[in-house]
Amino acid sequence: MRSPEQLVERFRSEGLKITPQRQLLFSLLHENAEHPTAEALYTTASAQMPGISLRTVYQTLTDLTEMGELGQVTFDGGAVRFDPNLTDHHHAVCDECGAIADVSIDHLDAVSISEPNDFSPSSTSVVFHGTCARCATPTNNLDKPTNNQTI
Amino acid sequence: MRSPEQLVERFRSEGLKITPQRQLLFSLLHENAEHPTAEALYTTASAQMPGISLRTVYQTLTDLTEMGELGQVTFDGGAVRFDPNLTDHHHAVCDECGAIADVSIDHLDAVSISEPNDFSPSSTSVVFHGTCARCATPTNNLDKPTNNQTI
DNA sequence: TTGCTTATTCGCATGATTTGCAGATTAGGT
DNA sequence: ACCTAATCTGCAAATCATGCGAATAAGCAA
Repeated sequence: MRSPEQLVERFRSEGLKITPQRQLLFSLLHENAEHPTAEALYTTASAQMPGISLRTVYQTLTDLTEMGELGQVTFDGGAVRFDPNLTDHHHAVCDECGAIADVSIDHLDAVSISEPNDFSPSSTSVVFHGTCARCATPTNNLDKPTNNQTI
Repeated sequence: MRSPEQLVERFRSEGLKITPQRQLLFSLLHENAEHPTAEALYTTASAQMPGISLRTVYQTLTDLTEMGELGQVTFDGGAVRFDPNLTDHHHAVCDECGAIADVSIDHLDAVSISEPNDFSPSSTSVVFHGTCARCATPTNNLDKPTNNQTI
């Protein structure tokens, strides 16, 4: 996703309005690597802007997604999560705490479908499940976020 | 998933009852490669057993999943799909018709996470998006199943 | 076969997530 | 300051899934 400033430019140039709600969401999403759900963003946004509507959060997220500024991912049937990282990457889900990390992977091009041989893939996505560094470390598990995010 | 006969054995040995509803679902799921949703199974089951409850379908699917006889997969936030194929495999989703094919892949072991280097994956799942053979072939597109399955 | 016990089925209510709709509000230009 | 279209908001509703209690039926024993 572009920077809030660039998004303001884009919205303006497309005749869309720059509202406080949109600006807040731009900033909350910018370089956000937490893969938040709409609800999570709503909670965060509400802290800074009491009264903002969940509907508006959904609306803005949908708009940004349709503009190609935001990606959507879901894991194991949970709620949709939003991903401002538009670079080519994949995801690692921690089964302990539910955290989702962006990962880049090597040698994906080596992977091929052996069976059947008649499917033409246009994209490949990889999801790792396992344990994140924080949960794997026996120390500093005090402030560890518990499995709130539904994995 | 095991054969209906083997499932009957297992259920019996665990003190569970063999109901007509369960037997029907066993047979509908056996070697079913369509990755049906609960609703889809309910529709099929209803044709053969009018009056069967959607609740029972969900219940049985959940039971089989908890027994490890059935896998669950979801794609792009759609409904949960059930997969009786318990072998190591991955999935290819046709963006045209929504069909989901089981695929086996080569050289998955070559894939590694380059960044970050502190995540310990215990499992890896790959999803291909693209066009299935049927949709790629310009002929015989007459009886092609349209994109009913929400992809 | 009959009856008993307990698992199962069923229908409905409820929860979670997301979208549709319509009226109130506001951004941005005149 | 005013106008108008875009936006926001609250609520209803759609979809998917699960909880719950009453009715039903499977499996066993006599």
